[in-house]
Amino acid sequence: MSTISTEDYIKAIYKLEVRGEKATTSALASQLGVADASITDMIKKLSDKGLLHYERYQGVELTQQGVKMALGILRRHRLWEMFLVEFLAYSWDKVHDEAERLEHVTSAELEHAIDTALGHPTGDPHGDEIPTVDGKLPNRSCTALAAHEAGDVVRVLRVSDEDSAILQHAASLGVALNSRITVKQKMPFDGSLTIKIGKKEHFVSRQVADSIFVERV
Amino acid sequence: MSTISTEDYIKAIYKLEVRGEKATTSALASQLGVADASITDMIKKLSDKGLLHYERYQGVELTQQGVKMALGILRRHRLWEMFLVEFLAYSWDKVHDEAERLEHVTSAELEHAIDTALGHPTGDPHGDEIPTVDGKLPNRSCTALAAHEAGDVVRVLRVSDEDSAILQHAASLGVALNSRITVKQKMPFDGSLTIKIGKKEHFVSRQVADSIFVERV
DNA sequence: AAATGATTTTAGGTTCAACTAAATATCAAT
DNA sequence: ATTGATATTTAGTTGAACCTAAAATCATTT
Ligand SMILES: [Mn+2]
Ligand SMILES: [Mn+2]
Ligand SMILES: [Mn+2]
Ligand SMILES: [Mn+2]
Repeated sequence: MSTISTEDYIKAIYKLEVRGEKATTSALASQLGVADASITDMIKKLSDKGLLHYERYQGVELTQQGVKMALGILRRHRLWEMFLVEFLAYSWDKVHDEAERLEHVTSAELEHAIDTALGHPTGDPHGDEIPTVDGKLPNRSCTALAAHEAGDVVRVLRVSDEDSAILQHAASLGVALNSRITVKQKMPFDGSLTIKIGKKEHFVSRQVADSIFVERV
Repeated sequence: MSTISTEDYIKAIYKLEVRGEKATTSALASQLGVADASITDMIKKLSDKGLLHYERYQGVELTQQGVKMALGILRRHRLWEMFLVEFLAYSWDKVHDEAERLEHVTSAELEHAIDTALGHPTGDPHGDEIPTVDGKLPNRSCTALAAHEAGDVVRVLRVSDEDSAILQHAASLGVALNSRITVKQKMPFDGSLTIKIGKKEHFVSRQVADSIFVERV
């Protein structure tokens, strides 16, 4: 059986790989909040278990087995997030931390029961796709709001769920999945934006604009 | 913070105390499925944390602090069991094992959300009372079905949730909370019974009769 | 090609929660 | 009061998962 730590390591590596970044010791250490040496320790063990490929000083890469595990964890995480919103009236800025723990204690039966109760949802409250039971994950292409220019009209597809405060702030601006946003102004020096949602205009920092992912409409 | 192990130890001790049994090293070892020596190790630590009173060779007793912790865990356990039945269509023989894990990863907010969604239930699917947030646990008096005699008419108040197979079997006989049971026959040698539920008569072993708790009606 | 700075690994601990085997205490029965 | 059975504790290990400090490797610049 896999431990909570193991699952968190695998998930962290998967996330780096998805973002196109190399899963280096230091990247993992800062992601997981542990010392570099601890990462080296653990990736050796994970390598022995066949979950990743490891060559000293070269970072790691998940094996198929590792990717499969990552998708399972991600599936449970996102199902829980959706469930908390739909059945327990959670707001989207509160679900991530709960799901972070629940994902590790979820049997196949419970996973299935939640999936069924939700009517087999394809996405989570932040617009992330939910992997299927057999490990398929269709990934839509979307761009960060920060990459858009004045005049662009876009639709919100996803908001990063890592930072609760940003989610809360985004919601207060009227940013929700499928919201329509018009970029009014872009500051060239710091990348901050003025955007229009509904009838209101708002100022949006670069950091927030980096957390909102959209498609042109 | 308390670990999963700590919580399971505290709960096991509490259960023994409630049953009126002394929480000895060997009783705990067999309850928790670990070696006797491991119990001695752990109760020393729990004693240092002020959760129980320990005197060498004399068994242990929870402090108020220990009881408070036990009631919190029991509350989360039973809320989860109820929630799985009500919201996820679980049968009463499947909920215990899931709750056994979920109870340890439940924040105060999640506990509250579940309680609210269920409308502040007072009992779990097996008829066990749910401790209140402030640690009150009203305990009804009930007797094991096994202690009754031919001719007694009783009402089911509680069924032990420890053994999934017994719960499943009981359900198949029509035993549910508040079921009315008439004791038809009692075998003096092995304590097994013949009982009538609705229009049907069933044979019930001593072991099963020990797991069903009732009151005279 | 050598030096320097950053990254990664190794070496050697710590804590937690288990284990086995051996020693000791308790308790009931002579 | 001694003995023997049973229960409990001690002593010494193990494996996870972390840590710090020191050594090794890599990457980049001179
Ligand atoms: Mn997690
Ligand atoms: Mn999410
Ligand atoms: Mn448990
Ligand atoms: Mn129960």
